[in-house]
Amino acid sequence: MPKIVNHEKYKAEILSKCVDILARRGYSAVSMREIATELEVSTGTLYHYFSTKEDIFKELVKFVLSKDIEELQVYSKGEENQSIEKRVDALFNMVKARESYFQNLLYIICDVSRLKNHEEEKQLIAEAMKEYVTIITKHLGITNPNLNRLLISIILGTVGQRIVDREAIKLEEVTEVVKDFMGVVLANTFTF
Amino acid sequence: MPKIVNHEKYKAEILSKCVDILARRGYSAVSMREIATELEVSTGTLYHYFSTKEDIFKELVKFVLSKDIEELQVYSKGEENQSIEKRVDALFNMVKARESYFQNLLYIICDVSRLKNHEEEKQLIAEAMKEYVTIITKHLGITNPNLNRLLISIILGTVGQRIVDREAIKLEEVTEVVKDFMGVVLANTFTF
Amino acid sequence: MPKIVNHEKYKAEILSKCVDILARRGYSAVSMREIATELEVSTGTLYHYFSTKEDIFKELVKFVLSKDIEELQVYSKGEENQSIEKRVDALFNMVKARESYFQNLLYIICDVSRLKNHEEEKQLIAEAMKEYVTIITKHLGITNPNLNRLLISIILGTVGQRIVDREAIKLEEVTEVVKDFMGVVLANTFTF
Amino acid sequence: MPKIVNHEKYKAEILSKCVDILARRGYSAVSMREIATELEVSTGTLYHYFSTKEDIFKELVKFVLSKDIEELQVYSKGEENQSIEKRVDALFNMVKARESYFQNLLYIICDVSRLKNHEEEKQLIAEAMKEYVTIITKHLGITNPNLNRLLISIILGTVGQRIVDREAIKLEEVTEVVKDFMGVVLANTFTF
DNA sequence: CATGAATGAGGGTTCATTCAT
DNA sequence: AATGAATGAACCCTCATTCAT
Repeated sequence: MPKIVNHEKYKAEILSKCVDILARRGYSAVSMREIATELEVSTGTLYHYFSTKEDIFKELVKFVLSKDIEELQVYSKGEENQSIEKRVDALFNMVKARESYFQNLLYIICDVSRLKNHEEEKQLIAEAMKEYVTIITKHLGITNPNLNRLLISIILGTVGQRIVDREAIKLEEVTEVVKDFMGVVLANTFTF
Repeated sequence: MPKIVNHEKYKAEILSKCVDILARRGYSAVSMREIATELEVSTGTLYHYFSTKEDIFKELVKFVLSKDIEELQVYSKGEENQSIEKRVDALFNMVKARESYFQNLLYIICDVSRLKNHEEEKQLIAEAMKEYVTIITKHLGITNPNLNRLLISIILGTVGQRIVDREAIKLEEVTEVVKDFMGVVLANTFTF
Repeated sequence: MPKIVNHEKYKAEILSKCVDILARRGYSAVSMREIATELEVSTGTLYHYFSTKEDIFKELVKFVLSKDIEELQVYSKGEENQSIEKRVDALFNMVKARESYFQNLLYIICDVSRLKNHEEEKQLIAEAMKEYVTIITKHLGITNPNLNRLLISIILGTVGQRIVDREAIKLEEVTEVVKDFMGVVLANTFTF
Repeated sequence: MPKIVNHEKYKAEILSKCVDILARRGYSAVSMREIATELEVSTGTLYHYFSTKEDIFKELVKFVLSKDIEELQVYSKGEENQSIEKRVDALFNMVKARESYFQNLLYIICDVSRLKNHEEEKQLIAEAMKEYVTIITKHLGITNPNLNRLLISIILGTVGQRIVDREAIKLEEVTEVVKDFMGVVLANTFTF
């Protein structure tokens, strides 16, 4: 009998621990030794679970995206009967609580687009983005996809700006502007 | 001192050629050899003009930001008397024409935030962002900084999404939504 | 002690399965994992029967040499009354049928001579070579050791050439030349 | 201007120094660090001249084979009018003087046949063998290719045996047997 | 007895950087 | 100023081996 380890479970555990370090240090800049040290395992163990560094990253992309969307779906429950302002509030509260996830998403987008043979991962991210649109659509009750895409732009662009300067733009202020904007949207009949 | 002039000029020329390769490949992933090869010079020559790889990147950040803002300032001239729709159009036409610049900006933000001892560069980017706000303010004639920050979010977030999927979101559609929104903004008295 | 019998039996079974892979891939190039995979056991099992990789190889050398000589002795029986031509034929038929064994022998000679602390194995091979001489002596009825050594040279050199080019030299042609030569040897009184 | 180095010449110098170490230690067993240390250069320098370890080996095979044949051709001159005994003597004196070359040849045959994608090198060795036949043919004045192939078998098989046991078989004794044999060959009309 | 998870030294290779020319 | 040869630390990855189960 081997050492009793749930291979898949432990692999998932390693993967989840990799998210932060890979986002923070960057795919190219981080070394396997560095990851191993941070995870308090040997490089050999890392390679026991993942065949290459790229493999870690590719599995990590899948993992992050699926986990994100799961959690987003959870958050969007039980808000159906609220006013649009409340729902925008809830959306941006979620963004605020999960700001690092969205920043990691940006980091991952940059890393993926610089990886060779990354078409599969680009595809995954593209699909995840579509999921985000679906979730926001359901959550806000606004069906215009362009508008929901724009909301994702606002979220990504804002967390992106906040990477370099946390004081420059506040999620609360963005929330207020968006709420006002949504009020206008609902009060008028726009082309969108 | 003609030699120094040539030195500085040639250095700037090298720098400008570095922007694409560094953005495309990433600071950590690209090697000095690769840069030298792409520039058709020797590594020795590279080191004649820049003391380290990090030095190239840091000077490049300054160079890109200053050049961007220069060009942005040029673009914003002669639009003062146009309608808000026209001015939003002009803004997004500029974004469209310079999409790769804004994508590089995102890449640079990611690279900078992963560089050790990057406070100076973060600061530079933060200042550049403020410049962008100023330019947009002047260009659109809208003084609310939150709103202008939001526009930058929209621009960055949109080009970010377009990195992974050019079909997912179109700058033209974003332009339309923003124009509608700006029309409402000017027709009403919002808190912002 | 039936368990010990099984242990030794299984060990011998493993060893016999190792011959091909070790000869084919080479001692240094093959890994314990590779051997284990090919044998459809775990590395742990391999280490249960052999203490080190070198140990496998050393035992394998003994195993191959003893098995070879056993089989050679079997073959040389019942040929005593044949003509010299028939006996040379029989010898080379055996070589032909066991060509891969002789090629493995060459491989093993190369591997052994590159192993550190290989004196014991060199010694074993040297003794096996002497056994070959004895067997050939008995088989052909020619007692000149130099001549029999020469026959071994011919066999080894021929299978060696055939490693790189199976068409370059045929065992049948070698057999004919050797038969003619042996006819002359018996018809004359040479110094050897 | 760069450091003045004749790239090709220095590369050839490195290569020639590699022959012994690679033959002695074996392709798989020797490390680039070990080669570099023995050559008193850095690993970086090794990779400046050769793109991979395999590249060194492949170039080395070409180098050894071409150099061998060059030298063999030199040796075979000026022997045309000698008796067959004298010419066999000269042949085996050459073999004796260059025994390590022939042993290396055996090592290289083993290494090449264990390398993946080694068809080109096998081909080169096969061609070199044919050259050896041609040279021996010219040198001994015996045109039967089977006989000359057999001589190569004798040479290779003898130096092969001598790898494990220098006392087991002496080149002088082999020379005598071959001389007698050649006398027989010339005195009779054999089928070969 | 048998497994395969775990280790970290060492494999081939690339890197930023230095420096003789 | 410009080159590219040279360096050796550090890269990703594999290895023989150990050991808990």
